[in-house]
Amino acid sequence: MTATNTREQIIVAADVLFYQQGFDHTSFANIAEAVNISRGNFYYHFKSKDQILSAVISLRRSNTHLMLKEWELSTERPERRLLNFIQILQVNHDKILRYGCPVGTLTTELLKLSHPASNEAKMIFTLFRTWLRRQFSEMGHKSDSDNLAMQLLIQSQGIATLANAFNDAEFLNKQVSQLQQWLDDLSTEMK
Amino acid sequence: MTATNTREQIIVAADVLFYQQGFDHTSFANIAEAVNISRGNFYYHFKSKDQILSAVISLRRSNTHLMLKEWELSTERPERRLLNFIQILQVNHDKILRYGCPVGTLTTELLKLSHPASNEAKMIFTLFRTWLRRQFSEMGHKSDSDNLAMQLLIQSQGIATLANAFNDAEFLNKQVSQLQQWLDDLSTEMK
DNA sequence: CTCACTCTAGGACAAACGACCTATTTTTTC
DNA sequence: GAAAAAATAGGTCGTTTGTCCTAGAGTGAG
Repeated sequence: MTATNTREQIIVAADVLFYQQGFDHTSFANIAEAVNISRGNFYYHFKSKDQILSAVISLRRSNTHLMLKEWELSTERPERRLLNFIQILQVNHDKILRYGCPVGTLTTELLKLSHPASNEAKMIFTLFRTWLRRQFSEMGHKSDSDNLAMQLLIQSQGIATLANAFNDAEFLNKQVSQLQQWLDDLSTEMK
Repeated sequence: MTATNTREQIIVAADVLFYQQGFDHTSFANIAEAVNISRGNFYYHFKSKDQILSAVISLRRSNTHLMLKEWELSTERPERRLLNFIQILQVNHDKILRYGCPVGTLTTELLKLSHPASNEAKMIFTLFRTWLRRQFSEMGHKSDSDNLAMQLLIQSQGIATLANAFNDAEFLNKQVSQLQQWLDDLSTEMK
């Protein structure tokens, strides 16, 4: 097991734990236990907890970037691409019910902690926002593209928060359907 | 300064700090400093941190209950009552930009902490849900009343989360207007 | 084999945490 | 005004936190 591997293992484990338990409530001991290394070994790879957070956010940003890129290449039709976004809620169904949206919950927590990294976390939202906006633009929307992008973000955030709070699987499924319908109506309007 | 007063001061201070910094990140020292009493004095009024949390949630629940009751008495027209709900986002404009929605952020945090009180916190959502549902029912909606109530909750949660993340006052105002418009359209449809 | 470098283990540290305890002051009650 | 009760202050305990340090195991090059 090489060093790079251990470092990546730490980041991945921290990523999961930050999502499940929150950043502040996750200790070095928690992550060390998950990766099965000694606590002291940490400070060879990361000098501080904030550095791990930075690495986790970087990982999420690049993963998001990659995902959006793949969606971009998957089809020529922007309506189909947007469908991928909505279906995140379905693909990550169980996780969202238990832990909410990873982007929203982390950003909210870091803002409450007045943590400097909140800006980095926010960038994941921006990543989605600009991508969504571009899809709507390609669909023929002009000045209201950004508004539509934000509408989609609002919906997904609200749905994730409430599905999490009420722990209601049926609600989540129903709302995803309604979102898809909304997108469908929007597509036919533009034709 | 009587005992009851101090106890209430503690709850109110904890209420604010839990909202601004989060429950887990707020320590006894923080609250004691805010109320200007000794740390030890705490354990005369509250035996544990969870008890303070319980008291804070109880306070929020009764405050919410009172607010909804007042709205109920303020006017005979349910559309006007619903407007009050939307305008929470405007009345608490600055707070929402800085700290998000107090109901959503606390519930989300407690769920991540696997804290038993998450169910109590969730009840505030339920309070709003049933109240909203009743208003829509009085407007003439039937089986879709609950769905409309949830739509409104979804919107307000999503808007609060994103306004907080992007710290965008203009966005918040714009979304409130759009929500009001949505409600307006809904009202005229029913006539 | 040896030296240098990478990686790991585990202990030590001060600070902060929730929790508890006791002594003292303040307030109430009769 | 004395006795009882309520309220407050401040210290202490064990634990956990993030951080740091040092010793040593593993590994590869010359």
